[in-house]
Amino acid sequence: MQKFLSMNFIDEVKWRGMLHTIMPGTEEILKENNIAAYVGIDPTADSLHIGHLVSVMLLKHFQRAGHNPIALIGGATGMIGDPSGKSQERNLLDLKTLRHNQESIKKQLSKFLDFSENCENKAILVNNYDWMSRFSFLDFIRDVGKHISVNYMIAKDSVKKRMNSNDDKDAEGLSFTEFSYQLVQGYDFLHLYKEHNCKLQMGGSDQWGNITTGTELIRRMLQGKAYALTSPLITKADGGKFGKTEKGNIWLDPEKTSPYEFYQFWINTSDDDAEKYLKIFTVLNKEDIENLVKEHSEAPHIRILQKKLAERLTLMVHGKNAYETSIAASQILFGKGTKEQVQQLDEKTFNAVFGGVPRFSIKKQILTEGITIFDLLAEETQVFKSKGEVRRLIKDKGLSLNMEKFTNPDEQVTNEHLINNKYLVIRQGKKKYSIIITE
RNA sequence: GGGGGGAUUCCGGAGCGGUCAAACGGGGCAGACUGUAAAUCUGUUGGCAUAGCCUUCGGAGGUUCGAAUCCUCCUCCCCCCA
Repeated sequence: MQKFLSMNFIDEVKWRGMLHTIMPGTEEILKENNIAAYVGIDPTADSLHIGHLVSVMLLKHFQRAGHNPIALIGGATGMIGDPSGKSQERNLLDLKTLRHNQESIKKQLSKFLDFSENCENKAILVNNYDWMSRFSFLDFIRDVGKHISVNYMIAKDSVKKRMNSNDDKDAEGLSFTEFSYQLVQGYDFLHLYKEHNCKLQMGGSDQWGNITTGTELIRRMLQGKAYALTSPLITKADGGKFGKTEKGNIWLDPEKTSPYEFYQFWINTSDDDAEKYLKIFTVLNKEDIENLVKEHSEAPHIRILQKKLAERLTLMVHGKNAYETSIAASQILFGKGTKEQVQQLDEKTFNAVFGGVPRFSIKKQILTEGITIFDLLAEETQVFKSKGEVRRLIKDKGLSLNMEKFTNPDEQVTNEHLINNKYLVIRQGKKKYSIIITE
């Protein structure tokens, strides 16, 4: 891959706000040569979520700068569980799940990184299970454990926190397994240093302790010099957790998070965060982003930053079709969505637009006879928990049936209301939709 | 081992025999305003129903015409002194 970046990697991540801590000498060695660097990814699920994207983007910029990116699937470490930032011991993964997750994750990574053979500095994917599983316990504690003192290991913040559990009732102590985590991760670094001449490990700032265990191991065992670079943990301006909605994580897998929801997540970014995210999650250059920011400040209601952000991410992760469908869905759901517009949708588009919306089915017979809105939404279906809730919503003018406000509690719902003789579109407030399908 | 305090509706927290479905704050939901933002304002926030009824105040009993409120036992939390 040719160099895409006008500036070097460090300057690039600096202006993008992706640099938290960096080990002295890192900048120099990156300038001298193209080197290899890796980030670790826990294969705890068969999909990445957007919380992983910072690390992935680090690798992407790294590759664009002409260096060699390595993505490490933490098959072995995933079986242990990183104590950093966790107050509880983690569930362990079995081997079959692990391989499945690895495959799925690689597919997703290839949307960001160039793994192709003809790429000069192609990305590679490794799984630390492949070398750790062959390591016998005895060999490990003799050849690796020998070089690092417990004193060194317990000085790490992540370990310290868990050891002081007596003044924190939530903490549950630290098992030996978890305690060993940093050593295993440290050995990964050593392994990659030997096998792939990997001189740099990157990750979130919570990984600093684990990464430096690796550089320390390399120094002691191989008299080698390896480097570390971390990026700040992503925050939201309102203090909330990044990447989560009330429904949970935002996944890259369209089965887990529909492209529409994915698109909407980025569209809903606050002004305060949009510029920051644009820098971190897209490869737009400095000039482009500055122009966008300027445009945005002149006409903030257009929300050009959010639109660009959503566009770039959705295109990259889900492709053109999904992106366009997401826009179409957004226009119907938030724009001047009318009954007529919805009526015109063919079944396929309808399903795409309302793809992530909860569905309920009822017998058509019920509508033929007519039913009150209360029985329909709280009795025959569980769109709402209780009839009182429906009553309240109607009173507050917050309920729409087929894109039209439903204001008369006495009105019966019948076949007449069905769109395309098949379904009803229920909307609560502005954003929350449900679909009732007759059968 | 001794002494004391507490458990209330999603959370925090009032209520201390009837006027309690339970103050107030937070959160949630909706409306107005807007940019699918933020802030603000308004309404609403146990269930069923037009008045009214039913189920809720850690659990089980009891006193009373009437109990979240009083008594007994149980469970769980917290504090102080050893």
